Amino acid sequence: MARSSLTREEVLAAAAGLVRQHGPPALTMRRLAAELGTAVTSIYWHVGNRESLLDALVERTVQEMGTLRPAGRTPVTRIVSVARGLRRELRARPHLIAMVHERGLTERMFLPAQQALAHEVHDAGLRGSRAADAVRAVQFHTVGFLLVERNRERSPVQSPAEGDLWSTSTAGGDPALARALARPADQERLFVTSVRALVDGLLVVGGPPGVTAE
Amino acid sequence: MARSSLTREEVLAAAAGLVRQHGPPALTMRRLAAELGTAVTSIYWHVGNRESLLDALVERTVQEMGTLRPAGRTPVTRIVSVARGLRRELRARPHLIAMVHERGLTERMFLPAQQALAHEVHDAGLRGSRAADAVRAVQFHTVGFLLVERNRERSPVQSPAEGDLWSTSTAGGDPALARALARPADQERLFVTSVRALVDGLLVVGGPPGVTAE
DNA sequence: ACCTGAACACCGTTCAAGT
DNA sequence: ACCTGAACACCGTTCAAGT
Repeated sequence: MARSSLTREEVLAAAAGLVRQHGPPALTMRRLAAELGTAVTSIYWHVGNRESLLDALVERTVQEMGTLRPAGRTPVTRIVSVARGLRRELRARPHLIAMVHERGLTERMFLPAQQALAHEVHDAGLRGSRAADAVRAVQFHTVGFLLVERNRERSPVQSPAEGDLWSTSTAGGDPALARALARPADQERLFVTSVRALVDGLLVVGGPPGVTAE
Repeated sequence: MARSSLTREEVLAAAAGLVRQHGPPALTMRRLAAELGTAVTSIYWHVGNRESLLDALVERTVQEMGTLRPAGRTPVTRIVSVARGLRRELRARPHLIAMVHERGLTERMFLPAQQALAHEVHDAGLRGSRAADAVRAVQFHTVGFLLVERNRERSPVQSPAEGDLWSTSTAGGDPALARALARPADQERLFVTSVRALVDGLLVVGGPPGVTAE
């Protein structure tokens, strides 16, 4: 079946569709060609190869992500809101984060949020390298949390499972702690709690004990 | 070349060697067979298939990792020392973390550290679900940090690079912050700083503002 | 400028056949 | 119980040839 004219846009759209519906592993050049009704080699003319096709796909999705607007009155709440916003955006694109991670583009993905964070951290009174540390700490925590979270969702059953381990109460004689660790975590609440604690720690006047401010 | 007797141990050892020397992508069934001087199909008899071969490999490497001993006087330093210890162990096995992540076994990998953390958090005075939150927050932060860090090391050049972006001083009018963000981060220092800030925030009496303790 | 089929060098896995 | 080669159904990519 001959096509009138295949465009790069069509290729990218079809590729995005495959990823959305069947996940990244479903995106093979041959399957994509079948989807488009063209020869496999036509795709190469338009997008180079699989590597750059994925690059383009990731870049496009990252640009789709809206700008992050801080909300709230205090510096802590505003910073936490940026982190939550980023988490929301990424969770809305479940395959993106793994693809971005595999392609080493987490920095790229985080840039919009980084700018917002830099502004907020400055408003909170941090300057210079301490401000940069704070920005990066929140960035690493957020992206890292998302990676672990995604991982956990993909394969929820572990061996030995957390539950098995903690039911035998090795939690320093705290049965409530053992029970809590045996239960699955409420990710959203844990995220907010941990980001808030992190930001609290970062914004302490004079810095955390033992760390010299610049 | 006929072999006297191929064992499961030999297969695992050769597989580990391939991963160590040439990275996980080099571990193909055919290459492994060539390395061992056997037919590809012999491997299947001993380890099932590629999936379970990787499982066994990960499990073995995780068990190799030593137990983590907390060091230091205060709860904060002891908790930070566990996180640092885990980071050190994992960085000594550069391919492990990616493999573990891909296989959804990050929980498994973190179990030894989790027990140590539970003990320390209890000693620091946290109880029940707040203690569980603290354990998990440190766990997520550490593993997440490592994932992002590995990712960054694998592909250090980003587009647009952090440097390019921040050289144009959009950092809320803080040139020192802009410069600091343009420079590459000192990962070890950033890790210690962020973990310490996080633990500080988690251990605050009464919990962080706005969060109700159980 | 754009599309094509054939071909190359890989994969993981199955299966019937050997000893 | 253990090993083998042949075969199947996939990959990404290149290349000469078409229009």
